[in-house]
Amino acid sequence: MAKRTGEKYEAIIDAAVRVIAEFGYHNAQVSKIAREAKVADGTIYLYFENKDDVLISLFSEKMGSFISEAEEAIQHFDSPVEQLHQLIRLHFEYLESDRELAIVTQIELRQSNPEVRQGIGQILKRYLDMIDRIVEDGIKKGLYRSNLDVRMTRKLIFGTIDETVTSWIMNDRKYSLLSQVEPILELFVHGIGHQTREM
Amino acid sequence: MAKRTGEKYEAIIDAAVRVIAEFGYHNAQVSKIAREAKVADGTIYLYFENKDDVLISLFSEKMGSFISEAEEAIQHFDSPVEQLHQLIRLHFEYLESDRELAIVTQIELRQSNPEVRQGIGQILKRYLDMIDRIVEDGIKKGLYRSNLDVRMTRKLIFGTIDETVTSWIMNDRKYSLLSQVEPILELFVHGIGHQTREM
Amino acid sequence: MAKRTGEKYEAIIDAAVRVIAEFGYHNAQVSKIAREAKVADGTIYLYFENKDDVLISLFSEKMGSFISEAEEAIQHFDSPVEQLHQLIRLHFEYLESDRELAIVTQIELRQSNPEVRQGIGQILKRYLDMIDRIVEDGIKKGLYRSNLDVRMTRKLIFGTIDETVTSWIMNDRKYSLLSQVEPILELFVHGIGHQTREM
Amino acid sequence: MAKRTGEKYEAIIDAAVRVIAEFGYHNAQVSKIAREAKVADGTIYLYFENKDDVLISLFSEKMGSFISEAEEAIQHFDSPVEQLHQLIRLHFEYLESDRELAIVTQIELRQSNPEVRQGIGQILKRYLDMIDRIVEDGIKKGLYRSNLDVRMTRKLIFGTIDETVTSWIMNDRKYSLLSQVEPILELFVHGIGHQTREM
DNA sequence: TATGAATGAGATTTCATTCAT
DNA sequence: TATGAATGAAATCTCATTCAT
Repeated sequence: MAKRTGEKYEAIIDAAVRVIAEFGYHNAQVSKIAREAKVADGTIYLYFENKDDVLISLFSEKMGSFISEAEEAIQHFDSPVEQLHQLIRLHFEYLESDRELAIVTQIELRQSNPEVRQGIGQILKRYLDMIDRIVEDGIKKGLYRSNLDVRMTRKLIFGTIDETVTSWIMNDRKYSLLSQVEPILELFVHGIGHQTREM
Repeated sequence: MAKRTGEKYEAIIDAAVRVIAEFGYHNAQVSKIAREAKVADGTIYLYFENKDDVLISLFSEKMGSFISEAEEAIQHFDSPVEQLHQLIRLHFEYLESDRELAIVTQIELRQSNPEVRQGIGQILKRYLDMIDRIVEDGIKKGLYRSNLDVRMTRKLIFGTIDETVTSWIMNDRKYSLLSQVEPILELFVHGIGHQTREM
Repeated sequence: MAKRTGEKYEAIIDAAVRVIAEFGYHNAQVSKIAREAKVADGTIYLYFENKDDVLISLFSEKMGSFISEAEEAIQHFDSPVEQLHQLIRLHFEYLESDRELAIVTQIELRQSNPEVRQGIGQILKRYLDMIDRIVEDGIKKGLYRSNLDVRMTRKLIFGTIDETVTSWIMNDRKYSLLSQVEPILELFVHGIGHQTREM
Repeated sequence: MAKRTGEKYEAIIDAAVRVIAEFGYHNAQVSKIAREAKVADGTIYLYFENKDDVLISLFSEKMGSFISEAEEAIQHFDSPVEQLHQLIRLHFEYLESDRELAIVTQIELRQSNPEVRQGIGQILKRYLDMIDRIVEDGIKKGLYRSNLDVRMTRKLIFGTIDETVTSWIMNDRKYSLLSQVEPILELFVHGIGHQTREM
């Protein structure tokens, strides 16, 4: 029933991002999104199943397409270390270039109900899988430690990236997110310990 | 006006944890919490300002007291590495021993409104400060790398711990959270890179 | 946001009058008014800001329009005595023809909260101003005593009219309100004293 | 059951006057009155049937005793004109000397529910009867016009006095209420018309 | 007499969704 | 396709009153 393409489909999603970023998740009513998108309230239901569908679609369109781009981009690099480097860089670059989207995906949508969160989780799965592949490849190629627990390593990488972006937004983006790429990678690769290899 | 102590105060908070864990944040009505606590709806307002206050108090009582305990406990260890070890262990131990609380603090309360989230944020600040102190101490004592960015390191540690707990709950706690302590610490200290010092 | 016109706007106001007259101010719930107006509860909030707004609008529509009519009508009379006569007559005629409205404006709305009472007060101001103009005009034309205190005279006129209507309602409207027009005017003009001029 | 005398009985009534005058009828909760009276909430119910009873008793004690005094006082005057004069003077004197009481009886208690209003009405009946007697006496003695409608005259007198006091309070008592005695009486006796006898 | 902690009924308002046009 | 007026369920909080102590 819901038509998932077209000018208005995109207009509604973009309007949702703007409205949620400006007013917050709890003040982003359907009618406000409709007004921002310059369509009638009812029109939204011609393109989306319901409000949850708008939010999940928002995440899917914006982050899903970023993930696809990232998947493609890192294939151009052989080294898993470099792949990780590029993944972080692309992630930060993408969110730094669209601050409204960063607010929405990083802060506001986290307040959503279980249905939306589950939808978001499914989309994020592809991102996590990408991390897994990089880690596994790194181990295989001898660049990452052979005794790494892949799942735990994924949590290290994703959790840190996520916390870094959230923190950057919470601090009103006073500094450049991209400036954090090298420090993060350095931490990932070397850890926090001193002369750890010899210990 | 709100009496913040007493048997019923605790009964209401405990009831809130149980109700939110069972029914989810969006289905945890005041009347349901009251029934679970075996008090009248109005009694809740003798002990709390409003519903938000119940939720913030819940977090404050449960996580605040954990943080105090943790602060005390790690003082018994000199080595910042061991302090970090103990902090992670205590954190996992605490949440693994109270699965309902884990669900509420890791998943459900994140859906709350900005007021509650802010209240939670203030309590978490003490936790983040504790991490900062450990890291700074570790650097000073030469156990952590001298060029560590303390703020970024804090994000690594907190982000990874948080992601690990969330992931454990999302996976229906199929494995032991405590079993993750050593792997996490290992990752924190050594990083993911192989023979990184020589690279 | 609130659309202050239309069929339903009037239906809601009329329903409010009926419900308040029948059940009293304290038992006139929004849902009861909505049911009486044959609209959904929420529809009321498409036409009014809130419940207070319904009550103030009720007074404004009913008494405000009466005041406008009265202002217009008395202009057709030159004599301030006749103007006063007509004002009283119109007032009594209006309320006698709509007994429910009389109950609501004279008795029930007086129990309302300060916000509503203030709204009502502002509308009544125009009525009081009209009395003032008649009195001032009467003094100027030598029909009323030159040493009249206009403000006090206004209180005499308004206070007596108001008390008369209230009393009529309280006595279950056993007599005709219009029958009181001449006696009131007579009292206003001549006072209660006998042969006072010669005293 | 309710003990209608004693130190606390009076303390509660006085507290009610103060609380209602300060916070308004709608913010005069039983617990606030109890606190002001320095008794426990429950104690109020040892002296009064319920909250309505407090309010009616308040009016009864304060205005009832005033009415008794007034009844006694005017008996010392033979002339019904002078009796009216004194009644108005006593009324204004009483309320001007106790501004809190004036606010409560004139403004706040009018917002009360039908039960309280009825209780108040019964007490006021004695006041209205007193006016009736003065008017009837005045007619009999030839001081008031013989064709006066007693009931209407009562409304003139009571309505004007009432409106005058209300207006005085609403204007924040910027002028002296007692200064209005002569102007009112003058209006009552002579009316507003000029040379009306000869007209 | 006096206390005050506890009770619990009850009402306004919001907003996602529908459907006649 | 598009509209937008109408729907109606649902939840927080207040406060008069009670009753065990």
